[in-house]
Amino acid sequence: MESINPPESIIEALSIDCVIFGFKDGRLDILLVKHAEGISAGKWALPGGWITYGESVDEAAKRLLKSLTGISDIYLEQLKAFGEPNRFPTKRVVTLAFYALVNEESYSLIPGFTASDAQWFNVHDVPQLIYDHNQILDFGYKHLKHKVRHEPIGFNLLPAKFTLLQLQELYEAILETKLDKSNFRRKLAKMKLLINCKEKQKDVSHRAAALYKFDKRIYVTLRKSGMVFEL
Amino acid sequence: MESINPPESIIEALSIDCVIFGFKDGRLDILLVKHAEGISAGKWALPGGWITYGESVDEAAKRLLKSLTGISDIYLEQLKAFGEPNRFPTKRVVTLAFYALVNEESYSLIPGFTASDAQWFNVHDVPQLIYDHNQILDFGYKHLKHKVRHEPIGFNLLPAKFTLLQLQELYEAILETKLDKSNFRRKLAKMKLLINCKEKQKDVSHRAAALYKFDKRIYVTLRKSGMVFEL
DNA sequence: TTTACTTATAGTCAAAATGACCATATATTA
DNA sequence: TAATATATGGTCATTTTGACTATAAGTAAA
Repeated sequence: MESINPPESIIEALSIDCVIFGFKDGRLDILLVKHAEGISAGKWALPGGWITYGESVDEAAKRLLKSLTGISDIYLEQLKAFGEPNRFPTKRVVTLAFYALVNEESYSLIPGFTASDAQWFNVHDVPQLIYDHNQILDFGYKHLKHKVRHEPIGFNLLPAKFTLLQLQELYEAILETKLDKSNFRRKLAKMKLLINCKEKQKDVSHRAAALYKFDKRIYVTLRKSGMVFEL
Repeated sequence: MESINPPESIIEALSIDCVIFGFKDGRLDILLVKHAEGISAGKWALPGGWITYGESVDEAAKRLLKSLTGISDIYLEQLKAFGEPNRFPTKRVVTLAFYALVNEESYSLIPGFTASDAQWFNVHDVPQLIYDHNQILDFGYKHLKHKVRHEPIGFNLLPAKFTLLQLQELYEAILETKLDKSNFRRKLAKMKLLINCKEKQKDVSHRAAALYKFDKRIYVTLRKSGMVFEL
């Protein structure tokens, strides 16, 4: 979120905006905040803010995310800079877009002090946002769709322990497609990326599925020996 | 290249640096410029400069590339922002790294007025660069290695018409690996991405190979019908 | 003018991976 | 006990891959 009068200590004209994806009940969501002040008060926007003088770009993104939504310690990556001359109304502002993947259920949203609200929206049902934020969001979603097929980042959207069906539904939601259950399992099994937790799902009204976890260290090891993640 | 005293009209503290890859004689190269003025005079750097107030980030990258090296109309894409607080000596500067792919033989390098020299270097034999430019270069090379396998961008490094062996050597240079000639051809043939120009290579001291060209429109069409580039 | 050398291009074949299925198991709820 | 929902495992024809082999078409050297 970009307030109108940035404090003294920041690099003017350079902001950060975060496209934060969450996943719940088979739906891919996006986190938005409602501005509490300034000319865009009352409008929805991507969470964001200004980079201060003494912090790195990535540190700034982490700090802003934490202060605006209460979310910390998540998968966060730079997306790209958006810098059309007139994208911001009162002056020239270039924004660095980040994108983040979080397990929606692990966090209760805490709107920061310049935001009156923070809320998850279905990625296919997003309101009009301020400035070029809809464009940034679209770019982020396209990026996710592509990247999720070539790198094992999807796991960041799930709880630490998940079932194979949850994983499949995640991919189906992101890629907007249907996958064959049996073939999906076979492929994942062959990759040897998942650890069987030797635990069963609980409180479900059907046969309980085995829980798996993704260990990044395994992936790093497999990568070094030539493994390529493709789905 | 970042001169020390930026002109009035720019967004201070936001620069652009370009990682420009070229390909020639089976070698992957990188374009560097030698600074002519300022405290980094005489040192090699990535071509770059300042974003001015009225232009978009991508326009700025194009303009800088043209003015520093004479290169225009090429594959150019944003890489990421580098923004460690102390990466630049005299003040806080965040730089937007771009990366570009050009056919080395199509351009004669024209050093811009703040550069005393512009020169191609083998990507594995790069001198020490100013600031964090070596780090930016490494990031760019890793990015290229990954992206070239999942999107047909490699063609930008070749002339418009090329042989299958040239294409294979390009991939071998980027990925630092050997590929089986026959299997490589079979794979490319199956993708239907290449148009046979019905022409033969000239001035070679062996059997001349057929020339092919890559037509981006074909790729766009195939993509829409579900084709995925994987190599 | 024959032979060596270089690269082009085509083909073989077993192994592995894929896509479209089918079958059975294990749990809950009516 | 039956209906149901999901889990899990398996079949099989087809496609793709990886590792090779074979032949063709040129140039250059003997």
